[in-house]
Amino acid sequence: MSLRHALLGLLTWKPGTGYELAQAFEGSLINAWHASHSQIYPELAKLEAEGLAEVVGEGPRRSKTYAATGAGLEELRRWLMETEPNRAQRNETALRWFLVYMLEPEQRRAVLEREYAFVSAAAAERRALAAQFDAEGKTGGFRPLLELGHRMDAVFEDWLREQVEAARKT
Amino acid sequence: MSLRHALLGLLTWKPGTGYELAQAFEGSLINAWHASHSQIYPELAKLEAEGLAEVVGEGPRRSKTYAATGAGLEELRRWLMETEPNRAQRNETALRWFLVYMLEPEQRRAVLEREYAFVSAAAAERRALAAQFDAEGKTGGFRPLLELGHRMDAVFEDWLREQVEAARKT
DNA sequence: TAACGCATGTAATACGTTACATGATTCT
DNA sequence: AGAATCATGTAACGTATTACATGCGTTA
Repeated sequence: MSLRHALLGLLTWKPGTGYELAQAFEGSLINAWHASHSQIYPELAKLEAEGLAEVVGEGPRRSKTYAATGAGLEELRRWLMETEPNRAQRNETALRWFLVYMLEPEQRRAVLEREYAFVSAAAAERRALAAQFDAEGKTGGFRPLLELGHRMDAVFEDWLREQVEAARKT
Repeated sequence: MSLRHALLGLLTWKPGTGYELAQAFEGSLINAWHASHSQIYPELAKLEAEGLAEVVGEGPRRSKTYAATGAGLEELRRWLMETEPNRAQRNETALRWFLVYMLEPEQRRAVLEREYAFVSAAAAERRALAAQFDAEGKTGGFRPLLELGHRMDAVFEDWLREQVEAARKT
């Protein structure tokens, strides 16, 4: 059950509303975790009931801003340090890249080109985010993850370019 | 619903039993898709009922070997070419690498070292698989995916080594 | 004032995991 | 003969998606 730890992590970093947490899963965390609001709101209520999160402010439109409590941070750290990671993944993009070899070269080229377009757009977005990050002088914390992202983007772009080229030649 | 396309893909590549398909999800496909036998057997029955897969042999222990039919391959290709990929991921490893910045440097170093050990073991396994692949002279098809795997392994190993080093210095 | 985005919630359905259950074959 | 592994299946439970539902606040 990682949803609660994802939420606790985000709330430890910075308090936020359920709505904002849902946006984080659509944005910078899209490659790590995803959940929709219908899952998030009940889970926040549970976290509060268990004392792992608390409401630290109420805003317009009856919005509630949650933050992780001390117990919440403790639980997050316990999870990170003491539990065995579940390495099994369900990554539709990876699955498609695997299955693309079931296609004829011409079809394969078309699919790979679409993938290349997606990946290079994502890479550009990530570079923009990094630039904004640096401009704001946010040095610590998540900067290393952006660096990892850049390197993965480069690997994906190179590899897809090569595969498109190979499919063209066949 | 990607499970069925994962199964169709594997069965297009090579006919197999439910048991063998489950093993594929534990092995070479662990980074792409995962499903347990209790999900696989009913889905194979559905695929057969819909004419997308068929039983091509029966072995000992009342095992049934399935293969994709023409309609199954067609459906797989349609899915690859015409449907919009769902890019949302749920990757516990990535989530943990994100959340590790919520730890104190000393704890962080310990967690990152465990991750490094895991990744370098996975990289070694992948190299062994590639060597075996090459020895058997399997040139086409999935060889490019192994190459992508090698490059990602290298990125992960380098990055984790750097992060361990950084956590040590802090 | 109408449209849009913010913000929260519940219900029905689909998908996935864990536990239960059984039996055949192979290896020691 | 007993243990391990192969092989298949179902049931109960937990998690995730999609659809339904409501209302506030801002901006054109």
